[in-house]
Order: sequence, then C-alpha cells, then structure tokens
Amino acid sequence: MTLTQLGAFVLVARLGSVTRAARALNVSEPAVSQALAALRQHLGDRLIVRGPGGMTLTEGGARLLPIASQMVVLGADAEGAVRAARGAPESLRVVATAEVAEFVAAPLLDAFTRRTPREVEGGAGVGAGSEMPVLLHNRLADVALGPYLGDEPGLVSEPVFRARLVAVGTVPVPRPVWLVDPSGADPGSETSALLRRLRVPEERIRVYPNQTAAWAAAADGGGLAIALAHLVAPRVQRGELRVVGTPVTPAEIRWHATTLAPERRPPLAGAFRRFLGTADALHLMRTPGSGVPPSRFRPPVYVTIWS
Amino acid sequence: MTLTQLGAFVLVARLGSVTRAARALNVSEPAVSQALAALRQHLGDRLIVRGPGGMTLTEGGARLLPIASQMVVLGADAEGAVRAARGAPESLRVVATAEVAEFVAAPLLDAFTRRTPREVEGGAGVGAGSEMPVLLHNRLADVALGPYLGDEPGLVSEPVFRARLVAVGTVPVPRPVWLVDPSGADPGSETSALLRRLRVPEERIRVYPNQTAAWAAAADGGGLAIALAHLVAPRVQRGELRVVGTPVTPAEIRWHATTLAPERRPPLAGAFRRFLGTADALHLMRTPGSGVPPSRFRPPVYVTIWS
DNA sequence: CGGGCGGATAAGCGAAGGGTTAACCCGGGC
DNA sequence: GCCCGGGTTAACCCTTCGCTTATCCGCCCG
Repeated sequence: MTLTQLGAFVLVARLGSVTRAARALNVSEPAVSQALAALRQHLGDRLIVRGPGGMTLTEGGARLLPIASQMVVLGADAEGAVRAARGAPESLRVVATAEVAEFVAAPLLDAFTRRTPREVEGGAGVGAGSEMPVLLHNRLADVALGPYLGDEPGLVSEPVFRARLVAVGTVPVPRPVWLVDPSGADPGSETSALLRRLRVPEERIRVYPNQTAAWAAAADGGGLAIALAHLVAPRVQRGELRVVGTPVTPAEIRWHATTLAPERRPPLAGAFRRFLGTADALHLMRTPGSGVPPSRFRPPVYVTIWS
Repeated sequence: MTLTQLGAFVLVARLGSVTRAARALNVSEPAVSQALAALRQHLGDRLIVRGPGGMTLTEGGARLLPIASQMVVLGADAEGAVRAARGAPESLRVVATAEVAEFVAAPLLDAFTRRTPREVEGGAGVGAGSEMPVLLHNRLADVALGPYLGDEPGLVSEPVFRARLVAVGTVPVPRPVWLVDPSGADPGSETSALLRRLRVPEERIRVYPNQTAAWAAAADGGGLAIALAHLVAPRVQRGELRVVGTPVTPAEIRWHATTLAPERRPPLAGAFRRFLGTADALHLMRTPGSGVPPSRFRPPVYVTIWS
C-alpha cells in the first residue's frame, strides 16, 4: 500500500473513470489500472468496479475513500510543512484549461515567481474544467484557472479576467466548419458551450492541437475559428483573418481563479490569487508574451503527485 | 516518501533512539537508519538529530511529526476498514513483556481466536514496557499486556491478573547471583524493579533467553531466579527448586491490559480485553499450557507494520 | 454481428524500497 | 588513551514500484 496507489484510487473514485484519472495524473491508463490492481490485491477487495455510469465503489472502497483521501492530503501537507520550515522553494501548481494554458499561464507564473520574495517553483498543467475540483481537493493543484467553480463545496472561485469571444475566418459561409483547440472537446469549456449554443453537429468540428494552429487553418480558408478578441487582434489587423458575426458572438466570457476555501488554502495559493488582481497580471492577460523573452517560456510542468 | 519511512521516523522520534525504534519494528538498526536517511534526503531536512539525551527534532521534523503520525495511523485504519468491510480475518496484535509472552500470551491468543465467532489472526510481540505506549499510539499493537500504563494520555489500563513473585534457588547464600529472563534488562519490568529494590549490582545479574532457562540454571545451583509462584510451583513440588525468602519477596504483582481510549480503540481490541476478564482467560493465566496441545502453540508472530 | 470504448492484463525495464552484514565514526567515561 | 554504545555509511541483495507499449476482453450500440 503506497501513497501513489492510494492517490490513484482516490482519483479514480472521484473522477469516476480510470482514463480520466490517468489524464489528470498525466500518466498512461494502464499505470493507473495497475496501481489499482496492486491496491486491490493488497487489501483483498475490488474497491471499485465498473458500473453503469462510471466506476462505483464497493463497500470496502467506500470505507477506504475518505481515509485514503485524507492520507493523500496529509502527504502533500507533510512535504509542504517541512519545506516551509527550512525556507526551501515552495511549489505552486496551477491547473488551467487549454485556452488559458496556451497563452497566459506561463507568463503569469513566470511573472509571479519573479516578483515574489520567496523562492517559488511554479508548474502548470492542463485539465478539463470538470476535473479541476477534484485536483484541488486532492492537492494535486493549488490554483485552477478556468471556468467558475464556486458552486463546489469547499472551493472559492473569483473572476480574474473578462474578455470577448469572437468567431474569425476568411469569408462568411452558410454552414461553416469550426476549427477549435482541444478545449472544444471539454464539455465544461466556453468554446464547447458556444458550439452547443450554435447547435453545431460533431461532423462540422475539427480539433487542432492548439488555438494558434486553429487560427492558421482558419486563415487558410478552412472554416471558422473561435478566438479571444484581444488575442487574435493582431492577425485581424494584418488582414489574415476577419471577425465573423454569429448569433452568439461576440460573447463575453470570464476566467476565474479557484482555490480551496481560505482556511485550507496553502499560503502560496493565496498569494498567487492576490497577484492575479494586480495591474501587472491584468496586463499580462491582455497582452501575453509582452516583455517575457521566449527563453523564459518554460514548457509546462505537468501536475504530479509526489514522487 | 513512503509510509514505511514515515513510520520509522515517527517511532524514532517517539522513542528517542534509532536502536529502540528498530527493536520495536523488529528489524535491524541500519534499516531504520536508512529509512530515515531516505526521508531526510527526500525532504531536504535532517528532521531529527543526535542531541543530549536522545534524538531531538529539528524545526522541520517537529512539523512533520504530527502529520506523519496521523498518516501512519490512517494507514492502519485503511487496512482495517477494508478488511472489516469484506469480513476478512481481522488481525489483533498483542505486545507483551517477556514474562507474559513466555507463558501466557500464546495460549490466551489461541483461546481467543478460537472462541470468537469472527475469523481472527492473532500475533504477539515482545516489547519493553516503556515502548508500549508508542506502539499502541502508532497502531503497531492493539493491546499491551504488562505493567500499568494508564497514566499515559489516551490510554486506558486495567488489571487483568494478580500473582506473587518469589525467588527460587537451591540453597540460600549471602550474596547470590540472580538469574533472570530478558525482562530483567527492561527498566520498566517488575523483575528489574525487584532487583533494584534488592540493590543487586549489575555484575551479580545473569540474563537468560527466557525464564525456563533461568529456572534450570537456578536448579543447577547457579544462583537465584525470580519466578511467578504459581508457574514455578510444579518444580518446587518436585523438589528441583525451593522458594527462598528475601526482604522484598514474595511480592504481589499485577499484569495490566492496556489499549487506546475506547473511542479510538479497534473493536477487536475491546473484545480481547473483555475476554481477558472471563474465567477461561483467568484459568489460562493461572495454569498456562493446560488444555492447549503443543501443536497449537504457534511461534510468536512479531509485530509488523503493514507489508 | 462488427466496431468501438474503456478497463484489465502481459511483458519488460529502470529506479527505488527495504532488508541484511560489516565497517566506520564519534562522543563520553573509566 | 582506549574502549564502547549508538548512529551512520558502504556494499550487496532481492523485491516491489511505477511506468511504458501492446494486446486482450467485456460490453453496449448501431
């Protein structure tokens, strides 16, 4: 029985699927499946079995879940407590939706780690909106940037950024193909909500690895892309793309920062949250990339459990 | 960071010494030292350092201790919860002083496991009286049989047996050599308390691997042994040994059963405690070995953390 | 009935974990 | 000055973890 195994179990239970847990942990799916198998064998109980609508807990699994969950949290606490005591670099793990991650997460983290007096190790991961509450509760992330999650118990969400979502393309066509980034596949995202409101069928959606790629495809006349107005503005000014009106755009969207309730929130998460309210942060969100040399753009560090 | 490592750390911190922790865990002493080293490296903190009068915690170690302690307890809880849910054999870990372990622990456990309707796996380990509170708190043992420990916070101790301690030998001599079992080396034991009251110097004490061996040596004229009157009675009747009067013997002693306070006590520990109050149990303590075929005398299973 | 989705299993591999014995320090006491 | 108790380190062993890719299996659905 290791903490890794317990962490995998908790995530599977909370997310209802081995696959989703594997994605949240950024490992392959058999890795989670095996961790679960090892725990099952060790405890002599299936713990969680396939049922209609996801994995459902057995009697033993139901008893284990709260205990395992607390052990996972305590594991994270233990690391934090000792590191804080000796003034070691604290770590801040940010999980963001694909849209946020692509443009603003890295510059924001970079600016934050340089402005804070303490030494801080930042890391950002990409997650679907629906996974964020679980990641926060399991201390796999300290801050979530994305949709509003304040309805979840124990979490507080506050808006940190407001923007306009527009459709861009070359020429208006009656039944366009929509070119979106991976968040189009995340039911909780603004992008997919917008596509739902437009009643766009699956077959007229193409998912690209990131927004930049989707925009490029749109510029080639492949269809319409969804973009944040201020981010795509330069390309519109250069004439590569035009803003195309639709029944539901321009739409105002809000990004929220979500953390655990203050009493259970790590101090660093609170500091980052406050940072997001500063003029500097706002500036970075409006014009990401400005002032940050490319070399400082670290590749995203994925969310990890302790090693 | 594994549960094993955390367990080792907690025990070292609580017992104040690597050596004692190793003995309590029934592993070699470098094993504990290494577990500690691994944890130290992982967390980047010494955690606990040699100081005057045992190991003392660093700032980081002090913060880690309560967290680690709870994780260890939760680890034990997790196993128990799942096992109980599926009706698997529960395990009862009894720690006893050497005197108790030698004669009565095995028969008692054996009788208990056969009388209880549930399936129970029993195990007994030998520990010094001073280690017992820590073992109970860390869930390394469920019940401690030995001296009174009720002064410890969180523990309840109640007497389960009363007996007379006598000195036995062949002929009275002025400055006898005392032949004792390992509990003579445990400062908390009745035996060593008795030797202290007699002001016996170290050089006139010989420690034997068990009481039976000490009695045999005494019968050979090697000196005086300390024995429970009712246990040594057969040999006295056969004339192999005689009871020798001393200023402090015969002494009445009490064995106590100690568990965690009721609200934190595993159900099985409560059941065993109640069993100790039955006539059957009393009979076994008075005439151990009676009625239990030798084949049922399992070798003691040492106390282990989860595997 | 064939596909496809999602979980389980197999095989394999590097890196820890966790144990041992033996040897090495290091401070305190006779 | 030397020994000794107690912690650490070294060297070595085997097992388990934890991850991968590839494959299999059970089930639902068109």
